Amino acid sequence: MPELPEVEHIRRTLAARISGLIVTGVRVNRDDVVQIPISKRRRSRALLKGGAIKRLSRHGKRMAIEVQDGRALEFGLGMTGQFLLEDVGGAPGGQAHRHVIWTLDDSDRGKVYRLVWRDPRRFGGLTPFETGQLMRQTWRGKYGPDALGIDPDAFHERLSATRRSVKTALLDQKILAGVGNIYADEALFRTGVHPESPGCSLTPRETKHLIEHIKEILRQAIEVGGSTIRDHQDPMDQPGAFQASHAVYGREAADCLVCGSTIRKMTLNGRGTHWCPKCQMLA
DNA sequence: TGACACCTGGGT
DNA sequence: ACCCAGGTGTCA
Repeated sequence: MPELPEVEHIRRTLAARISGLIVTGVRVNRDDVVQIPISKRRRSRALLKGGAIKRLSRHGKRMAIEVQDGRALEFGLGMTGQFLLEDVGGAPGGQAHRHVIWTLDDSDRGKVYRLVWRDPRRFGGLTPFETGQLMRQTWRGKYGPDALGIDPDAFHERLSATRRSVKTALLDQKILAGVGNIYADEALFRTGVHPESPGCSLTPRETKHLIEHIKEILRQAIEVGGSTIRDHQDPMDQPGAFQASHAVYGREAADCLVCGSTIRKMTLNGRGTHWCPKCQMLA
């Protein structure tokens, strides 16, 4: 499901509603979604029970919930991971694959919520950390700079160090964190760069344009709740709207909105890749 | 560095 | 009965 815009929208949506609430209960329906081995006795504590929700953070496509005493829970959403926020007493969602359910108390308003972690395909999962600091350290070690924060010079340096195709490089989270299959195709279209161009073939000027377009498109997508192709729904059950603005992703055989050529699709490194043969001739 | 595996579900 | 999917860890 989710690339940076979807994760960031989910983060914001949740943060606005659960910051300050107290985690009064945790129910685990499938323990293999917890990605490190942990005894049943310690599990509730590792899953934030008793904590007051202090902060929701994100790096690339990963997000985390941190509580007041420092404990943190880090999530990779995989392809189908999602959060749902429900009123206790409201209709409990009837769907399957509700792997973890937290009970959140809003004592000020006398309300109680359920926060649900769903993930039908289970490509995602959650990892407990003793402290948010340790988690951030891990993030820095495992992933490159966040796509919204990287500066153009650093981006050029990282991209020019690889002979792999520029699209493959964009999907490599060690080079840049947050871009996935949709936004890689869309950003390359806006920049006019062919997805198979070697990363090292782009000039500094081209990489500058590319990173500017990446940031622009990510921001635009965040504004409208991301792209919903099939699974993405935010914690309030709302789909995103950015799919309506896709120029190439999912538009194979349709006319290019800029030049009228037929949009093409191929497989690159196992990923569906969409591009305009006339607009994307750079490098 | 690419091929394959991990899963479930929807579309043809 | 296929093939495909917003991701990513492991293997030759």
